[in-house]
Amino acid sequence: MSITATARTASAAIDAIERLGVRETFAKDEEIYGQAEPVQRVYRVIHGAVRTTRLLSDGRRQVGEFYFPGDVFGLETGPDHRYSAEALCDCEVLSMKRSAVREDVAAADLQRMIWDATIRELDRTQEHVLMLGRKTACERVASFLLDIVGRNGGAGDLPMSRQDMADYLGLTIETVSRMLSQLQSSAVVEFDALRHFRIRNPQAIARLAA
Amino acid sequence: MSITATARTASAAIDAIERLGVRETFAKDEEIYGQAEPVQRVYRVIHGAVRTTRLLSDGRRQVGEFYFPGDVFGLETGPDHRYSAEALCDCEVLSMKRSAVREDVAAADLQRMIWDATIRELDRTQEHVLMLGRKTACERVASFLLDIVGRNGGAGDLPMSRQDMADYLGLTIETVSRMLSQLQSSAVVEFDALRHFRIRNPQAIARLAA
DNA sequence: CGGTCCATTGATGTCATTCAAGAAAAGTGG
DNA sequence: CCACTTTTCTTGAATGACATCAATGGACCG
Repeated sequence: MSITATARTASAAIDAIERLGVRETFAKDEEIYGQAEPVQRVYRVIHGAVRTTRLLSDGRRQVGEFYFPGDVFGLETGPDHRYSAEALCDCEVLSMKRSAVREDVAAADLQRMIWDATIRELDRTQEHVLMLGRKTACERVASFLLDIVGRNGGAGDLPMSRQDMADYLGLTIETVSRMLSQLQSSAVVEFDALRHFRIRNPQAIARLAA
Repeated sequence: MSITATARTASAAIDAIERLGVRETFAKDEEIYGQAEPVQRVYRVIHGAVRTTRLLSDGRRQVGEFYFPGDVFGLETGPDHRYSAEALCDCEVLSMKRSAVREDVAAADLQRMIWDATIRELDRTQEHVLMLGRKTACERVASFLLDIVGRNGGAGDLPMSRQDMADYLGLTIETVSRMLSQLQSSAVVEFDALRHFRIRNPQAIARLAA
């Protein structure tokens, strides 16, 4: 499929989701949907950012994914959600009922969009598995920074806390902090604020991310 | 959707995949498809078992998933495979071209089957993330044994080597071996052969798997 | 029966965690 | 705008879980 055809399909689907969808705003840390709630809606980030998380009974937490403007989330598939979704900062999302997809004339485009988003989700989750299973702390942090920059058009903005990063990377906040300091002191990245960095040595960070 | 409707859809799709598909046999450790090869076919295990793996440049290996009779694999979505698939033991698989799906009269059933299998894959991969990110070695091994039993109708057969288990669980073979010994000595499971066990204390293993 | 491969077990090492303290940033109320 | 509190982040020291290194044991196969 050509790039233009993909773009056309995507924009048609976005038209449909905007026509059928509901805009909602969420305050920082507010729950968008909860673990074990039934799966009913599909969401798209308008602005702000979202995280999905899962808790073990003793409080250990795993962040499944972060979502930025344009990203679709809530695609899980069982009858119930396995992860909950929360606003990372004050944000706005568009959501529509899954059942509405079947009834709409643009259903084909929408279903195509949902399929594409699901595939993308699976790809990213498989990459996440590789990272958690076989990468060192330093490699995980480097991969993460590189991923953020790649998804954000080159900008190094971190809307999430160190705890969120740690729970995404399978590490503790102390280890994340140490690795960030280490990457900075070796001139791979540079932080000009707690949550804003830029890459100083693209080759080095690419090598670390493996 | 009711259980009977699901079963009917599934069997119609299985009919279609059997009509359109090609049976192939693979010897133990033979490659079914390779990392970075284009995604062209969908596969279903007839008998035997399959693993998907991904290699880092320095040889570290991550096993993505194990597939048993009835399971569908090769669902990755990008233009190219991110994981390779290999026969875990001598096995037989059925495969069909993705492009054939569009042309077949039973396409709706088939697409439904592919969708269901993709969702299942995503669920399992998210569970894998949680395990690798936040569970201890002992919990990982316990979760794995429980999963195997659950997928195999209660039988504790391990068609994979300790190395395969380790690369799935993000551990070393020594650690896997130690945890198995530990679970056995605490009477949680019992091995009567290297690759065959049974659960002696279901509550204990469920608690460990968290 | 002997070789090869795979799994287990022990001794030691290392990387990430935990515990603890302090510094920087963000929020709050005057 | 400035004290004050609270939260978040960083850094250091000690501990611990898993990895690595090394040797032995057991299964499979010709």
